[in-house]
Amino acid sequence: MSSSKAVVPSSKLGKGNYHHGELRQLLMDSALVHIAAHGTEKLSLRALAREANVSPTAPFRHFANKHALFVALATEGFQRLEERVRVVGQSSMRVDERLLAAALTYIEFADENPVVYQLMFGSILGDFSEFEGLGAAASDAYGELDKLLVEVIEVMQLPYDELVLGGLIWSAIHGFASLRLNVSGQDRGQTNAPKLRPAQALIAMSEGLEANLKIMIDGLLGQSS
Amino acid sequence: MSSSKAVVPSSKLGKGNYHHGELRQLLMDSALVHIAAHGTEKLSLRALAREANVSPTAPFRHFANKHALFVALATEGFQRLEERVRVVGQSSMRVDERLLAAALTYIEFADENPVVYQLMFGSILGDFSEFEGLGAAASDAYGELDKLLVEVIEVMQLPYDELVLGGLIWSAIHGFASLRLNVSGQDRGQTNAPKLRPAQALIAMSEGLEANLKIMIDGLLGQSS
DNA sequence: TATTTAATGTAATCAATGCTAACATGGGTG
DNA sequence: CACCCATGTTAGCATTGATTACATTAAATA
Repeated sequence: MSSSKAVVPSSKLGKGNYHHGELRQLLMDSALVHIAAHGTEKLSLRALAREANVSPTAPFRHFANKHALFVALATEGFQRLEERVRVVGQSSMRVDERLLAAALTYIEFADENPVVYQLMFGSILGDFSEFEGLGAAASDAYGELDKLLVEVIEVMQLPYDELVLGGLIWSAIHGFASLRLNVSGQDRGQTNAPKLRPAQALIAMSEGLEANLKIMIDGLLGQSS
Repeated sequence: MSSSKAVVPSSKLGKGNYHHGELRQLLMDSALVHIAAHGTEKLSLRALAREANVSPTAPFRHFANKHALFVALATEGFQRLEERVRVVGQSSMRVDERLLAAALTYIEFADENPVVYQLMFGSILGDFSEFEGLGAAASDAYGELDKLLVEVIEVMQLPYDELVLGGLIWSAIHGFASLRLNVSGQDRGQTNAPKLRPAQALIAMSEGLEANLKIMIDGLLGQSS
């Protein structure tokens, strides 16, 4: 600990370095950029290695295979989402307000991390149970949302089965987040193609997002306030 | 037209045939099976060719590249979905009943064609505008749903912006379909992992699907009937 | 019927990729 | 100081996506 550079390794990132020191995180960040630009299909570990000035097989020291990189990205995503929802859920607002805030957080997370969100909820990863950390992280994230749903439904004494209603609200929130990503993903590089009305709607809803989410959730909760 | 085999070419599918005759469709069907089993990432055109007893490069006569195969599958999916929703939309029921029926059709389509649905709404395809038929097919399918939404909202004279409400209902339907696929996809090969409550809920909702959809849509429409 | 033509499949070939195995390095720990 | 382990390197293999030039058949046309 003499000269205290601590986390960063002794040498800078110029060429000729043997040890990189932060390769894992750097690969993950780089991967997100590549996926956003060209999709998961065209992502190559070798390209990432090249970009990091590292040997073609170095990434395999950090990820057993290409799939494992996706899994790592999604796992981290679930952890971050869980954390954010948990904070909201533990705040001191009324329970219905907390649910609304959680939904908003959920949508914001998707908006801010489109690639990760698609990995988390797309079909690329396959069966979560094959990857220890992933399943756990996903369960934790869902669990935080579920806690709120249960609490809301209990407090409001709604006539429907709480499992059913919870599933429906979860569906609506996820669907909203997911469709918005889809739709806004279609925008890139497009000049003036005739837009669909529902697509316009979803994009337009970026303003007054919270109010619109409230309409949705209140509707499902039977509160036509 | 002597012996009238019509569509099918003169020879059967045994080995030694030069012309296959139905290769395109056969590749698409085969691709769905492969994707369902091992995901899009591991799908190889060469493997499909092998399975069809055809040269490794034959598939390229039907699909410009691997991506184009996915696009073709999704395009066909949008067309089939559009057709089914259109039929429902043109039936002689009340408009709210038609919307409910359309939603049910939508969910059923996703359940019956999970791989195609993920292609249609996942992030694998990228920007639709790069593929002529795909964008058009998607627009048509969305359009059918949108027609119903507009009609319902108009008839019911709801207080909210019809664009907003349409977007929300569309979100809910898509989210429901999408999450169910996710959740049920996690089941395969899993023995007795502790299931999440929301996941249980979504699976459980396969029974009484229509009733549950009604709860969802009526809620969003402000009819707490 | 004979000939031409477009569609469809084949053969040969290439660069890039995922991945493995054997080896190198060097910082931290006993 | 000697050792070890995480991390990186080098070499190499099989598979894949894709391109190009050629072959064959079905069907259109004359």
